[in-house]
Amino acid sequence: MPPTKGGAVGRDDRSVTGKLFMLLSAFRSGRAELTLSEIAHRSGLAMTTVHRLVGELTERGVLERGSDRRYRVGLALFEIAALAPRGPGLREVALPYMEDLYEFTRENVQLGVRADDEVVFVERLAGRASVGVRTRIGGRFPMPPTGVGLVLLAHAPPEVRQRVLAAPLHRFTSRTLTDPERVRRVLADVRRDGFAVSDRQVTSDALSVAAPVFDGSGAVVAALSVVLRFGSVRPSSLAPAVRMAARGISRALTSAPDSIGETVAG
Amino acid sequence: MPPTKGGAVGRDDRSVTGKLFMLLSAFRSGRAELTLSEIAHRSGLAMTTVHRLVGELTERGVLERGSDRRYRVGLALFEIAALAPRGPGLREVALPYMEDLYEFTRENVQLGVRADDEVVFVERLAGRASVGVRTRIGGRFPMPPTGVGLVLLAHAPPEVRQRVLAAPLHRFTSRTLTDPERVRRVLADVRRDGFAVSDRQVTSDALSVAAPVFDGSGAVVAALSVVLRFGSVRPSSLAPAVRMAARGISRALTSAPDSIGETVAG
DNA sequence: ATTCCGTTTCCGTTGAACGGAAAACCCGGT
DNA sequence: ACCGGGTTTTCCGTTCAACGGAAACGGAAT
Repeated sequence: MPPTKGGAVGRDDRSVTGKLFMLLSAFRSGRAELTLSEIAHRSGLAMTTVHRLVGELTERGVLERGSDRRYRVGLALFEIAALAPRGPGLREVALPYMEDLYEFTRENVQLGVRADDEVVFVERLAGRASVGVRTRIGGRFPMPPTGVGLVLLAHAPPEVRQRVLAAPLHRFTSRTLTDPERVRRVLADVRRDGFAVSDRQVTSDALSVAAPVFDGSGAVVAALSVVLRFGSVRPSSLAPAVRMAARGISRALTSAPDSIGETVAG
Repeated sequence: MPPTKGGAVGRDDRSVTGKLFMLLSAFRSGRAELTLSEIAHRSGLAMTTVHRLVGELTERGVLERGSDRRYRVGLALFEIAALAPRGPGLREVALPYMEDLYEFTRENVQLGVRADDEVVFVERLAGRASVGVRTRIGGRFPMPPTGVGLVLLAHAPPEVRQRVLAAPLHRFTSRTLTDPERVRRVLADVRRDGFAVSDRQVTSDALSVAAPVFDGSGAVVAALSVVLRFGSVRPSSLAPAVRMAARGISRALTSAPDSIGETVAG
């Protein structure tokens, strides 16, 4: 079997597993509460099929039905997902260090891992005073324009870097790097310096400083970043703090029971 | 159909949905990383069936396979679960207030909701100095002995209270209340006072102070608590702070877009 | 070399899943 | 109150995905 094409939903809608996945994925884009027919429409499944599956999922608490009779993702899914080593598992050991960093900087502190060719944000601490960010926990984002993404991409397997840089790079602001060669040079710097800076590449008022998190085997399994308003401080002055916090997480991971390490490629 | 029996897994293992649910639930008890045959054994499904389903789930990222070839819960599940209004959704709006409470007390701050007849913990902030707790994010716990549980139970529908108090109450410590009538009186106090105190009922060195979180319609949708070492402070002196933080969350919920409210029964 | 345990492939059988059709329901409009 | 659009739910005959026993495969330990 060829490796799954990065992030794309398989067109295999024949198996029930596939259908369930499509069904649940309907909640990804847009609103968190959907009617039955909205689910059917977004998932591309037949009404009766959705009706049946949704009924069963609701019985099990994977979906819940509110007083408005709309469906939403239920707690049962949350309970199972809480066991994901690269999700909540990672978050668990990282949180104290993220708090330290947060209290030191009073800015958004983010933790992300790589999934396919994108970043998935696993945790974010944000005070009321922090600059607004476009990211959401559990949400995906392209790697090149973000701080965590740059770190993850810099340490990703070559074929991932290849794919990402071969695809057109989405421009978010006038400063977003869209030339693969420029990005490649930035990635080399990231590897050399041990941290990454993304300067107003996602929004024109924010920039982030990120550092790699290693597991016991020395592989980069996550990245930690601070997002701050442009102009508030010199980015590189924050690098030591971010690196130190990331190092703390790495150390904690080394002694953690469950491996967080890289997934074996498809 | 009668309301789903509290927390029990449906005996309906005929549908694929049910099998998938059982399969994933195998990760609940014990280790986070399982071999194929462990999954088969714990889920009670046939090897070949598990093999097929696990293969498909892995392709989709719902499960991941580590370098040790063991399976673990993957990020795809985390991504979808992140959309649960009563899980991460609730957490999102609650976090700033929880942080305030944490900085004020420097102790474990917990947020929980009711699922069936138990508490599910949705978030926990714990500093390195905080007293150890038996709870885990995404984990379940009986309601009566915990602070958040008492609050949730006190404001739960009568039939839930009935069921919970009819069942034998698990004794954790010598101080755990096991007499339904005593608990009933405590619950009345909780409703009257607007907060609950659980004094060394789970572990003999910790106690917790909890307060209810309301949604826009005035229903109790969650509970917030602080867990502290016994003897460090007088419990009731913390009540105002906990109540205030809970009130802050309630206010924020009222203006939140997605309803967190109670699930429609059955 | 042999055993043991976990994993994977093969394949004939069968019932769960499917989805069209139609009924029931829910609301807002008139 | 009645109608009309949308949504939800039930019904049921067809079919193909799911199933699982059996057997082959892999690799680590003895």
